[in-house]
Amino acid sequence: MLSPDRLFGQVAHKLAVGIIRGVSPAGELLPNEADIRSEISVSRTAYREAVKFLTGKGLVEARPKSGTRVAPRDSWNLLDPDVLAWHFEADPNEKFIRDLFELRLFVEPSAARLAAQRRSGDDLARIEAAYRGMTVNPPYAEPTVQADLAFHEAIFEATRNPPLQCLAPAVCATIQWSLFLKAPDDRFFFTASLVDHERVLDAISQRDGDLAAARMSGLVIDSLNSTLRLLASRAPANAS
Amino acid sequence: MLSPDRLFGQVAHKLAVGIIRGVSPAGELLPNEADIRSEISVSRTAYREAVKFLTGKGLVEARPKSGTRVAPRDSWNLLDPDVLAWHFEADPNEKFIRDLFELRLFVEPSAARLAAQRRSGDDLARIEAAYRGMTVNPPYAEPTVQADLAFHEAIFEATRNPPLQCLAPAVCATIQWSLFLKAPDDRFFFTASLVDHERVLDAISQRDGDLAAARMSGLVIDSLNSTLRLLASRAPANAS
DNA sequence: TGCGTGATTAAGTCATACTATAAAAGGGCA
DNA sequence: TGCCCTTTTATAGTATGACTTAATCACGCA
Repeated sequence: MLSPDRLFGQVAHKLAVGIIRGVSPAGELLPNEADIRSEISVSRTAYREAVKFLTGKGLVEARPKSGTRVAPRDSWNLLDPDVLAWHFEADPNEKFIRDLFELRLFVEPSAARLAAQRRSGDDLARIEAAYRGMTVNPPYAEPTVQADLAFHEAIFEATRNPPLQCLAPAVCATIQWSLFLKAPDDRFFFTASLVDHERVLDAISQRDGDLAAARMSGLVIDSLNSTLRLLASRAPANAS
Repeated sequence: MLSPDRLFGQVAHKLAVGIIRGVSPAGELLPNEADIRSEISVSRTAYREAVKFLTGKGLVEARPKSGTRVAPRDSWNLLDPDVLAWHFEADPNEKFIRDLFELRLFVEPSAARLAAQRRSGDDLARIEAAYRGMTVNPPYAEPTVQADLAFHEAIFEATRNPPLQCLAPAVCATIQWSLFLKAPDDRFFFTASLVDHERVLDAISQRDGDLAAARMSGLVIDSLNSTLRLLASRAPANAS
């Protein structure tokens, strides 16, 4: 992820959150260089490096004379870990969460299938260790969340498919978000989720690809439902 | 994509290709700033902006004193359009193509299903126009390739799921690569592919999600098989 | 032998000057 | 009057040199 201590990183962060929030007008222009710099009083170098960093993620595009523009949203790298983190911070809207869950639902079962077919002993050990990490720590505590993320990430690693593994950050971000929303006293869901995880682990351990995929589907759907329930209880109405 | 004319872009391109080729040692260090700059005689500014650009894509990570390192491969943004393009140029190995096709096989049928369910009239018109573009131009000609890419991209757009749409570049890159490999006289496959596309279009037009998914699966599998055949005929042996 | 401290070195930051480019304004020609 | 070409001008791009910050390593002290 991004080193948060470097100055250019702070500038990039600030700009990015603004862009994602839609402060800088949605599809087009961006306040000019000098103005922004004077606002946050930072050298030109730092500002420009921040812009280049964001350019690399597709958030902005700069052209001489015409200025630095906010790129159209569909050229943003929404699967980039930093971009996802910035979204968390800026714009936690329900549609985005649903979209991410939809993606999970397409990808993660297939990933689990591959993991079941291709896993090494080490892979299995890592997945199992993560699962145990979820059981020995209190529900929704930080180590538990980390173990949950590690569980899913380890499955992606076991697929031995690097491009596919690039989706792991998106999945993890989704999980992190949904866990963050949950009330810490939602014990019922936690237990159910634990069972879901154990069943996936079991299928992968048996090298049963189809079973792993099916169980992972179940896990994702359960997680989606409970997250939607929480969202509904927070901000009622306008359910599509 | 990346403006290729700017100096920092050229530097970034050069560095990236080297990194992907594995010239700069795989997991760790990278020649220091001054050395590289003297080699290609470019100002510090341009070099540093190039590095920041690559940092945004996860290819490198720089820390004071310890130097700028090539990031471990699993933090690379392999789904980024630029990174994919650089891979084409640097390292067209079979494993990577297979991995990308695998990803397509997981994602594109689901995308086709959503597209069938959610498409607007405009969406359908765009997909249909792209299909016609494939029929009226000569096989494997540039306009035909562009139409093919537009076909798949339009389907992703019709899903109305931005994170999912981020996978479109990866799919397009895969297609572009496989079409590039094909001998221009491979008429048989082209006709078959055209039929596959037409069937997908038809299913989406009917709003039949399951059918669209199934037919898209068929399309991807056909494309994969023909691509693997070509790869085998080019560089025999070591098939896993 | 072990640990803290300072020297070393590479990246990070700043300030300033100059260049290149593209968009818009202005002037000349048909 | 209308169009094209040139000039202006604003903005990002590039260059350079000085200075700051922060890891790493080695030295020296306990």
